[in-house]
Amino acid sequence: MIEPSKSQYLQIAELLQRRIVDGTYPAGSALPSEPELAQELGVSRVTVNKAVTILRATGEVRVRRGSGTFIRSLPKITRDAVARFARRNEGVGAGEVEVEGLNLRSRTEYLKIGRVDAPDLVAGILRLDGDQALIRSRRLFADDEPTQLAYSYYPWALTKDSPLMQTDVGMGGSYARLADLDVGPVKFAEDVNVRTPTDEERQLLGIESTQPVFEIKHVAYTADDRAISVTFHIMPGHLWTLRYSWSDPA
Amino acid sequence: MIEPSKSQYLQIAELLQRRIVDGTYPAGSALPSEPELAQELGVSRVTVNKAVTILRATGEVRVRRGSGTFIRSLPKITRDAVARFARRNEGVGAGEVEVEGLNLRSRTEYLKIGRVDAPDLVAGILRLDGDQALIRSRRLFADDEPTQLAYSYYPWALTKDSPLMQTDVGMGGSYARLADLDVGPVKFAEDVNVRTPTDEERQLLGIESTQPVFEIKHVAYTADDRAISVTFHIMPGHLWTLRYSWSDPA
DNA sequence: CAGTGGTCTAGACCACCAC
DNA sequence: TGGTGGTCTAGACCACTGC
Repeated sequence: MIEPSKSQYLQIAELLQRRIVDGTYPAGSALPSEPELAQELGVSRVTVNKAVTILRATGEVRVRRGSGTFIRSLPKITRDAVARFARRNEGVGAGEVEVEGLNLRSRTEYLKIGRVDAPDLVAGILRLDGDQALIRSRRLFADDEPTQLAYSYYPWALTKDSPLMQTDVGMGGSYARLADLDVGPVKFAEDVNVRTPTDEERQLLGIESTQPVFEIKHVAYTADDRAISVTFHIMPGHLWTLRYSWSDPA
Repeated sequence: MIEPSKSQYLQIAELLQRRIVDGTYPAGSALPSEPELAQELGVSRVTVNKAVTILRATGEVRVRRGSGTFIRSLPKITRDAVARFARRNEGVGAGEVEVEGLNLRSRTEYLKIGRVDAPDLVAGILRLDGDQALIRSRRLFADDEPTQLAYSYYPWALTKDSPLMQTDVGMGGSYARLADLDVGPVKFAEDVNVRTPTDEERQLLGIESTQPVFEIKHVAYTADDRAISVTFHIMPGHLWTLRYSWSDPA
């Protein structure tokens, strides 16, 4: 290596990144194997492996064990928080709005729809007072790549006999069904955090444990300021841009 | 180690996390040294080091080279995007709103205020057409810990003789000064991404290269939909929660 | 079965810090 | 000067893949 001031694995990571950008390693193709790279660069395999670890954390490459390390293509999906709910009246589920705008095939897989004890945080927001909740948990895909997990909670007593118990909630999405129940949400708040995924999230999303995810806590309120649903979105950070817009209240 | 199914360094990382949570290693104290831990756990130092790497990426510990590895306390700061601008009329700069709510001492350090060639992205948004921009770049602290970098761009021709050339822009902050110039912003849009920090950001924020940062692109628009300023906020992910709220346009 | 990445070790040298 | 973490190596064994 040339620069003695920087560690070798950092320089190698930058070298690999350059080669990905300039097309030496095109998207979808495999990196040379670690022993090959070690030979080419005159370092040990451990050092090469440490460099590759960096590219994995950023989502630039994906490892298929036993097979090789492959360059990912990284189309960013924009999630416009305000617009996606506004469009729900067109009959498109909010979850599909973003993906279909990119000419990707959208698909939703339902993990569980049913009664659960809500986590304390959710119970507090929804003022469940010991009551249970309806959970709708699902995994969303774009072209068969998992793009997010979503876990929605509603008061069980309110929703147990509603279409929210079905996978397909019908025109206008879940918020339209809440409106049918006279608790249509009109105000929303989202808290955005970034963290490392849990083992389960890592598996369901097909990402590395070092890749950060957005965790969005979305709360919907009725006109009289009552929280009527809570949804957590878990989204791989490298896939998404979150967009918010608002006007001055004055 | 007990579990043969999981790698040792992962188990060690979890062990250390448990010990931090249960108070064996209280906040502010040092972890046992890597050779000590290696001895205690019967593994090589490299393996311990790899485990510590995980805690560093999450911001749970901070390494002071030559001195030791220390447990961080992690108070989360909430940045309420809508409220922070609403409060600017009280005379508090938007940058200080969040931090002072937590009883932390807020401080702003100005890195540069002056004329620059704007990046293409900024030039496009502000429609500079080859003109230059005024940049106000600064670093914000809470109790002497860097909490964010902010880079604001304004059209140079418009602002070159305004108070925006000073460090202290006066009551109401920079947006009040734009209002004085008849281009008061009334609409805002933010794009949120998460990524790894650049070397410069890593240094200025005192974080690891593996710790993800929020990058917020904040654009302010006048009543006639003209973009009048662009600000980039770079914020260590482990320190912040971003909050947004809005009402249904209907 | 050969090739891939995952992991681990023992030993080494270095830069940096506190005393 | 001794202890800390940063980095690197050569060699090893493993699980998994694809032929």
